[in-house]
Order: sequence, then C-alpha cells, then structure tokens
Amino acid sequence: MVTIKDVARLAGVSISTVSRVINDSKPVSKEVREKVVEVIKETGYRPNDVARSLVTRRSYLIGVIVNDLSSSYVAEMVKGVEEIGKMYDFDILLCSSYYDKDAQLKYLRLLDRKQAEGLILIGYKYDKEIIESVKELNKPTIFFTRDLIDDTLKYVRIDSKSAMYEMTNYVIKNGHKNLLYISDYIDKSTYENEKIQGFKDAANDNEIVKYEIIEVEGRKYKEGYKFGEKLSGRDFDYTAVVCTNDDIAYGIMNALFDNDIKVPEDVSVVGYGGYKEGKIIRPSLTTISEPYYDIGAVAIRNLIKEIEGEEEVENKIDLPFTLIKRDSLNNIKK
Amino acid sequence: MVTIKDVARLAGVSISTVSRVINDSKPVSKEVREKVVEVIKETGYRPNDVARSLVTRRSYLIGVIVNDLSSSYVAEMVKGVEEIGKMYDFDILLCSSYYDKDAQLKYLRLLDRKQAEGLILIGYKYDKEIIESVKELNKPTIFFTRDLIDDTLKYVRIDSKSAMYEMTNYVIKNGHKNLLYISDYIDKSTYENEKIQGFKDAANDNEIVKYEIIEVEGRKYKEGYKFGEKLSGRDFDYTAVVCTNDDIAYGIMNALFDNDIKVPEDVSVVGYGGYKEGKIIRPSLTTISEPYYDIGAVAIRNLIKEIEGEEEVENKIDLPFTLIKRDSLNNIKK
DNA sequence: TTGAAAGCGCTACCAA
DNA sequence: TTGGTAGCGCTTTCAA
Repeated sequence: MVTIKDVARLAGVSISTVSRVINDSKPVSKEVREKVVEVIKETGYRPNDVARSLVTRRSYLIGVIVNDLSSSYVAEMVKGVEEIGKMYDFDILLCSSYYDKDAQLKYLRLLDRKQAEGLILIGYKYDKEIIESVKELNKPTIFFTRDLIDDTLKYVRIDSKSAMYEMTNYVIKNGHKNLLYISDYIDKSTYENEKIQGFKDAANDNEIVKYEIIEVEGRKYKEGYKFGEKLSGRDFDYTAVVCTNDDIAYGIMNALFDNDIKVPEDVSVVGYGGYKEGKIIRPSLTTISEPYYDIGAVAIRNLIKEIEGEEEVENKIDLPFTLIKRDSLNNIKK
Repeated sequence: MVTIKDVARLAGVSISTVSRVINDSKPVSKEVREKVVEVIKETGYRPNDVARSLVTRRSYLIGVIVNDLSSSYVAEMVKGVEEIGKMYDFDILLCSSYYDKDAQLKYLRLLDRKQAEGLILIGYKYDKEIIESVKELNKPTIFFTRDLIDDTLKYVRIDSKSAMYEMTNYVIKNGHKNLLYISDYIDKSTYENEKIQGFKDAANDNEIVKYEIIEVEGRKYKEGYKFGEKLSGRDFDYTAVVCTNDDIAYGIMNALFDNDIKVPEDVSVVGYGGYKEGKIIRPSLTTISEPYYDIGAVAIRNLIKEIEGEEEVENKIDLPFTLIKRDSLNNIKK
C-alpha cells in the first residue's frame, strides 16, 4: 500500500505539498504539482479516507436504519437516499433491524462509533427508548415512520389525512354509498389515526354515505387475504372496500377472486401506498401513491443541509401524494 | 466528545489500560477495570472506530455495488448480505450505479479509499474495464451477474441450465408439445445461453415437442407486455410460453388478459426468477425460484471467510433452485 | 510557495 | 498488571 509519504519521497517534496495537490487546498507551483501528479499516477496512490476522516473529523457517512429492505417501498426510499446522498459525496451505511428494538439500539451505537454524520430512520414505529438514544447521540436525524410521537424530532411525511380524504371522496363520487374501511391498527399510530379521520371526514361530509371500520390483525398480504376469505363467506352490502395499505388490498382482492367474487363488478377495492405491484395485478389497483423515492431524496437532502449547517431546516416536511385511478374501482352511479 | 484520554485521566490510569478494558485484550486488575468501566458509563464514552481502523488497518466495511435497488430481487440479495454481514460485525456500504459504468468505476475507487475490506458486485453484466479495475484493487470480491466472462473471478450463481431444463421438462410433462421460449438477449450473456440450452435440451429430449425461440428487446414488464399484445393479435398454436424471467411473464400474462386470452386455459405461461409478485398475480405464476436472500448470504459469508483468511474459498458457488408449481400452467394431457 | 511538525484517537509494543 | 510511547496516514498550522 502506497501512502502520502511514499509519494512525497518519490517526488522529492514534503508530504504537506502532496496533501496540497491532492486536495487543491493551497497554491502549488506548476512544476512541483506536475511532478507530484506524475508520481501519483505511476504509483497508483489513493488517499486513505480513514486517516483523512480522523483529522478532518468528517466521515461523510450517513447511517440508514430500516426494518426490512425487502418491502418494496423501503427499498425505493433507500434508493432515493443513496442516489441523492452520492450527489453530495455522502455514503450510506445500511442497517436492517428487522423490527427488533435491540438491533436498532445496537445499530445506533454502531453508527455513532463509525462517526456517521447523520441518521435516517425508516420504520413503522419507534420505541421511546430508541427515541431517547437518538436524542442522546445528538446527531442530525430524520425519521420516516407511521407514528409521530415526539414533536421535537424531524420527520418527512405525507399528509395522509388529506390523502385518505381525497381517496374516499373519489370513491363516493363514483357512486358508492356503503363503504368498508380496513384498518391495521386502530388508535395505535398517528398515521393510521389520520387516515381514519380523513376517511370519516369524507364519509360524514356526505350524508347518505354509510360506513364501517374493521380492524385486521396485521398489515400484510396474508392478513388481507384472510379477511377477504371471511368477507367472501358472508353476505355483505358494501360496494367499496377502502384499505389502509396496498398489501391488504391485494390480499382481499385475491381472496375475493379465488372465491368467485368479481372486483370491481361485485365490489370495488382501493388501496393506499402505490406499491409497484398495483399496476401488475388485475384489476389494476386504484390507490394513493406515496412518493417513496422522493421521501428518501428529500430526507437526505435536508439531512445534509443540517450537517453542513447551511440553514435552518424544517422539522416537518410534507410531501405530495397522488391519487392513481385504475381499474379496481367501479363507477356505479346511475 | 469524550476520548480515551479523558477516560484515562478521569480514572487515573493510562490510556493503555483503558484500551485494554475496552477491548478486553490484556488482563486488567479487577479494581482498575471497575473504575474504568465506571468512568466510561459516567462519561458515555464511545470508542472512535475511525481512529481504531487507522491503527488496526481493519475497517469491517464491505462495499456493495448494485444497479438498481428497486428490483425486488436485488433488495432481497442486499438484505441477505446485510444481515449475515452484521452477524460477523461487518457493515455494508451501499452504492447504486443505475447501470452506469462510470458510476461503477467511481464507486470502486470510493470503496477503495474508504478501506472497504471486500466487494460484492450485483449486476446484469460487467464491462471489461470494470473487471480490470476490480482486479487492480486486489480485494476479495464476489460477483453475482448474468454474464460470467472471466474464469478467475469469484461468482455465486444458480445452475440456470438445469433449472430451465427442469422447468421445460415439467411443462412438457403437463402435455405441452408446442412451446415458445421468450429470451431477452440471445447469445449475449452466459446465463441466458445456459437457460436456452436447458430449454432446448429438454425439448430435444422429447421428439414430439416443437419449439420456437423469440427475442424481445429488454427484460422488463413493459417489453413482456408489448410482446404479449403482439402475440394476442395473431393466431398462434403454442400451448405454453416459457419466459426467461418473471417480469416478462407478468407482462405477457397481463397483455393476454387484457386481450381476453385466458391464462392458463388458452395458453400457459411460466416464468423464471421467483419474484415476490408471482404469488400475488392471478393466475399465480409457475416459475423457478432463485434463492436471492441466500445468494446474498452465501456471497458475504464466503467473502468474510476470504477476508479472514480462514480457508480456501470456492471460486464458483452453485446454489439450489426450486420449481414452484402454481396456476399459470395448465395440464393439457388427455 | 514550501517544509517541519503537531496532532486527530486509538492500538500495541516494550519496559518496568 | 501497568504506563510510556511510537506510529497508523493524513491535514493544517506556523515559520521560513
């Protein structure tokens, strides 16, 4: 391994000079610079960022803790984080905790020891202990989570109340008067509460609309499917099912399909999230698209701003959603 | 920021002693150890891994370069890499190149400067220049790619020839005698060549089977859909379509569905890959499952073995595939 | 414009 | 069992 010392010796200059040409930090005479550059080329010298980090106290590392990278929306967010991070010469240290609090704590410590300059936490909800640890670290941190329990933290988020309001309204405009809302956890996360509120508001704004809210245990495809089977087995007069997320919607749609109930002819189903599968599944899913890539991108952009001390950064950043109109919702207006 | 020096001073010992208790590297008397531990607790001291790296010449960093994290199979592999890596105290530096050669080169240099101890490259195919750069770095490296152009490199892979043989055979066993194989790039990657060979072998082993091979431009859903539409528009007498990957299969199935051609009643479709969507789509997709998580896990496990100099590691690691029998293939044997 | 030297926070050697 | 110290590879003063 060739070091700055070797280059200096071979070029017949001091290491200070070599440092100057590498970093372009101070004037160096043309001849000397050329000589140094030549030696660097010949030797294939590459500066050691670890040593550099030690003295500059900059790591250009940002720690990202996720629960599960195999959720497509998480991967999409991480992609946004990574790509925009690289634009500003920051690198991503990836940690996946698989919903385990102890793992999250461990990674927090790890990221601190590795001198990460900022943190991005992407997860369903965070324990108070995690929040405390994050605060202790005293590093720029941005959360993306479904449960906003601390107002002093920085979040990137979607206005899910408005989103669900708009979706519900769209369903009603399509002639639906008897709605079923499928929730994952009622009253256990701020995000879900907001969605339910948006749903209720839209329903209540229209007096002839009846609705019911049912909680399923979990928020994955499997639980959606299970509920869909239950629903198939009994008489119901809902004309539309509004799901709190796409995974549940897929599950319900498939269970209905497998039980010969036609979507959207017999009953409409809409989702929330805008996962990739929504356009592949048949009928394609009407849903709210959350801009996951952008969420990641905006999160890291703001984090870097804060790291660089550029300016005061917003604590809460709201990103726009999109209503994606596809085929799983029937227009039943006569 | 509290350093080892502060701890030493506060505990009234030398920094060597503090180092010893942190690392448990040499015997320290009980009383002294307790004192030091106490000071560490009080001050919240955390060792600086950057400084440690500099002197130990270990970074415990592994660089992972991918093309696109939003491919579900890539995310799945990275998840395997990350989780198993963490088990051995290695961290993942994530770089996503979006199919750009220059970005790949840049990340190779970056990872070198950051003192990454090993590299995992996940990509469709690699340019010779990339291969050269990788070799120059002289770091343990493992590839997962569709094009195995250099025998001296280390790969983790699937025996795709056998996999496609088995799939084709299974299709034939279900009574299909007129097959269409959809390839992405004929003769442009070793992996695709192997698949085609497996397909041909299976078809040729059975004299009454006719087949045709068609190349579509690209390997995504979109191209599959385009081809599916073309296919719908004309008369064909294939009874089964064997696709080189799941994305193309989804595209074809949906195009057929949208054109009122029923899968599998009118024509069967099978895929290759085992992406997550395959079990959500209706009819669910018969396909070959490649164990992406395991590929990542095995890759990093072997990389770490090599880094630790534990033993001689295999150059080529073949991982088992699984034939997933689902609903998109019809049994038409009479 | 250049060089010498201090020092970033730590490990590991040698001596006591 | 402990402490002193050299040094990892680099940046950055300070002086020349």
